[in-house]
Amino acid sequence: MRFMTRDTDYALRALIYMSKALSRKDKKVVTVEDIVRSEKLPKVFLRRILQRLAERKVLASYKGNAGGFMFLSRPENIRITDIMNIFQGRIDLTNCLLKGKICPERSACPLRKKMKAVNAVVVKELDRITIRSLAR
Amino acid sequence: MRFMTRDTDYALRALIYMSKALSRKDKKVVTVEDIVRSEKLPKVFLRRILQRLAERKVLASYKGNAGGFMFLSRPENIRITDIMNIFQGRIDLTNCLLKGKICPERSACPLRKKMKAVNAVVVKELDRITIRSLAR
DNA sequence: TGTATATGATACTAAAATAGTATCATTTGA
DNA sequence: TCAAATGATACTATTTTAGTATCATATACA
Repeated sequence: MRFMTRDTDYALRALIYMSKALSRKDKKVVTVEDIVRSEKLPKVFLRRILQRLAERKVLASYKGNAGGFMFLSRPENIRITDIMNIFQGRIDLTNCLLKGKICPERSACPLRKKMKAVNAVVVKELDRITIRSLAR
Repeated sequence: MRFMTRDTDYALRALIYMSKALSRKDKKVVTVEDIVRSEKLPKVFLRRILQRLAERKVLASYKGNAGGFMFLSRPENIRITDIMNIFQGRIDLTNCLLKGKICPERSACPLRKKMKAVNAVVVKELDRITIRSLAR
């Protein structure tokens, strides 16, 4: 079972890179090329990932010469759940559990109830992990 | 993200069916055909799943006429983690998290450390859910 | 104002994981 | 003996994930 997809993984790496660059006061605006050079990720794929982060207002993007991407939120305010939500949808350990016939009464299903509790713990823990905390 | 694969799902359904049949003192030995009729699962696929459960000593199997499958462990002693382990490997939310370059020092990685704690909670909770508890 | 250098958008292909089928071999009770 | 069951294994299909190709658009700056 793959808890994080590669989208999420690459997004985190890119954001961590950007966070470090920001701390060093190196640069605020970073290009896909910068990240690819440092992190050795597939360029076009990563580009789409950053575009998506821009759509979702995690990053701002600037086109044209001297363009690139910049944080819109501060790294300490970006949680890994935010990133997982963007690329994998909401974290839901209860889906696919005996869905359909066996569990016709979803709200009454004891497995579902237990899994919801587990899910809440997972989300709560993950919410405490920010890009900033990963970047140092 | 799919927390349980269909293997696991079908295995649980089959075991729940068997547990109910056992409670009713209906029958101890159940055929794949019995389960398929009741649960509407794909027969050959399910058969392989039950074979696997037999390999792993969750079930006993009997060939030939009047053959079928029977619990080896009692339903109250079969946890859903046992089933997930068989079909999906060990539950490990920490895998695929920034593996490789960014996390060269696995043991020092703060994300990994946190995820291990989360993982432990998940496993602990899931361990409390047995086939028996799902069958009633 | 032309052009190199960025991202935006979208369609496509490749690879891997998951789901499922087909089929023949073996065992066994009646 | 034979019908009814599992054992074993090879194959196919589907879905998800990963990644490429390509053209459009914007912009700094020589």
